[in-house]
Amino acid sequence: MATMHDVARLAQVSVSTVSYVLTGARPISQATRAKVLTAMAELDYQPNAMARGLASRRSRILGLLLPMDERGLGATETAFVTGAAAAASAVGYHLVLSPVGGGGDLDGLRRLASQRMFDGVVLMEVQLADERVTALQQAGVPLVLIGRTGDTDGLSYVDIDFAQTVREAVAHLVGLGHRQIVYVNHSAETLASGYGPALRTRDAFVTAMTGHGLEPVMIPAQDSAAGGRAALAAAFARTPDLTAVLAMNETAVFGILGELTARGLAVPDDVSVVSMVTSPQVAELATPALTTMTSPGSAMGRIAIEALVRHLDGAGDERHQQLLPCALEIRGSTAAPRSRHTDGG
Amino acid sequence: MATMHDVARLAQVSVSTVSYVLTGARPISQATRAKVLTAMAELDYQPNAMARGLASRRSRILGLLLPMDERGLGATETAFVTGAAAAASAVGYHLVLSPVGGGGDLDGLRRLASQRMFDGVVLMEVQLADERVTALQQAGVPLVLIGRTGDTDGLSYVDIDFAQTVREAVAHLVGLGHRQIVYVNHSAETLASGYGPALRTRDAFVTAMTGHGLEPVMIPAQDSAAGGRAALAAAFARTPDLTAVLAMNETAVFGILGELTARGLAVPDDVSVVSMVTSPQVAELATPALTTMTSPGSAMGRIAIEALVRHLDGAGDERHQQLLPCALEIRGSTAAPRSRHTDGG
DNA sequence: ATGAAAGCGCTAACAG
DNA sequence: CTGTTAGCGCTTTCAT
Repeated sequence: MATMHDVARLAQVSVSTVSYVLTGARPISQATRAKVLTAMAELDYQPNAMARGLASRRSRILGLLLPMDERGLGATETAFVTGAAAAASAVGYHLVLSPVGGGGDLDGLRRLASQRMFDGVVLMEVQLADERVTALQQAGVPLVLIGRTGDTDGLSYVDIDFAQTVREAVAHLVGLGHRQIVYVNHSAETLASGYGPALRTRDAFVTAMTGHGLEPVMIPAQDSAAGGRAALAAAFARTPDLTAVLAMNETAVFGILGELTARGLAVPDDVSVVSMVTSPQVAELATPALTTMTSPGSAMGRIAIEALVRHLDGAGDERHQQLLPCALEIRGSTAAPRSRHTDGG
Repeated sequence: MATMHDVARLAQVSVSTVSYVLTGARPISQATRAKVLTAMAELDYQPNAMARGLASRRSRILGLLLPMDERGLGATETAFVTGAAAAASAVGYHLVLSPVGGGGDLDGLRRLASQRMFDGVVLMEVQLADERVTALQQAGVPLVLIGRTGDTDGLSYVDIDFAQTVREAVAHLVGLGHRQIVYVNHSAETLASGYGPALRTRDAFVTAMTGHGLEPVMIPAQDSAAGGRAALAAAFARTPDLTAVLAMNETAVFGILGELTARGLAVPDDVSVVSMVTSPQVAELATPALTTMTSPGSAMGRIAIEALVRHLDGAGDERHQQLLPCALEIRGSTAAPRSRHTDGG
């Protein structure tokens, strides 16, 4: 493995000159640059990442901190991760996937942050009140959130615009003529834990429905097909004449569809279904394909990384706060309601 | 940020002593060890990862090289990734997610390998003839594959035992009384590109069916719901009296189910469906839930990382070659066939 | 059982 | 525009 010294010797220049043609941190004449480049090619030289990191105090490694529990990642989160990895790679950074225990080891996080392995960090699955954020801030690590805390003062983040997403979804259903719309959220425990998407969409749903003069009926659901089934049963118990379901639960929505079929109700003729923050791939798995508010996918991860890198390379003090909308994509699961009363259903 | 010097000074010992209590590479008396530990705690000392990496020539970073194309990762691959990340973290390594262009930039790979950023590398989505493998080997990077090449001589890998998986799936269907079983594989292009899982399951299917004295009918399908629909149509054109589908395509299988429903055929009463190498989460999305050959999930990634680390820490020359079975999990999509002829169907 | 010191390979002042 | 040199913070001989 050739070192910078070898290159310098072969090119008959000093090591610093070699370093400077590499970093471009000061002007080099065409002639010397050419000599150096030739020598590099000759020796098949690659700079040593660790040495560079130590000397420059920049590892060019970014951390992607994500809680990895039993369930693994959904399609939406996976898209964030792959988007981030691709973006990091594109700007010459490496991306370390760092599984951090959901709530537990803040100490581990602090330790991580102090090792100076990461130039900066993207934190996923942020809670409304998230100790990890303050821990990271105190450690002085440049930070961008995917999602956001309750108080975003001084923080950089990218998140989904849940308010607008819910508003559009409700508008779509109301526009079709639906009046009895039930909102199926994540579980009660998830809500209690302060999970932002669940709480923000809940509030947005109340606002949207009230704005249309309709009653906001909401049902929690476990993140499973069975949870979706149970939630739909509960929904019918509460609102027997419901004609539309708005699901904020990518997994439960399949149980909802199954239960609907089991009850002899057709989608979308008897009941319309909109799945929020859902990837097209998942939407296509259902029959009929789901009308969704499509999640921003890899763009989310990409934007987070780009903001972080801008923060690292740039002057420094700008904050990046951005909400991304989910786009309404109408597929086969929504239609105008038909009154089941007249059919005797 | 405290350095090792600070700790040494506070503990009134030399830097090397501090280093040795950290690495445990030579015996230290209880007394000095205690002094050092106290000083470390006092200063909240964390070793600098880059400095350590440079001096020891071990970065404690592993690379996970995976092609990231448009579609992103499926549930099965995502499980590999999360399993690998968790395992690496558990043994004190970091895991860098490195998107490498499917076939393209071998040079980029070589460059990566020469930067000495990775102590070792796990390569995913290996093709039967994969230039990346030889490139990495030439670069002298310790390597473990997830999947395997055609010639596995001298290579370490973890892969799915496709032969046994197919054998069991076919045995399950035949045991239920099925005789007309159609195998839906990946697309013809994927097969042509030398994608191991597709090729190995194809061969295994022929062997298994022939062994039962049955004719192996095989249909390719694009990786999409639409692809599954088209494949099923083709299957019925070729084998009108088919009673079971064996799907090696996690995405297409949902299109198969949709098309079956569209044709008025019930699952599993009219047609049984087995989905191969599929995660339970995905299986539960279907109605009825799919009988699957369940993919090893995170175990795959974990085993690959553990083998790699053993190779790095240990003496060195052992090769790790392991095939993991997929377990038959019977859910609602398989049952004994009923003759549709008698129903006029 | 401990210390001193020579690097690891590079960056970035400082000096022309 | 180029060279010299002092570190970056740690590991690891070589001494004792």
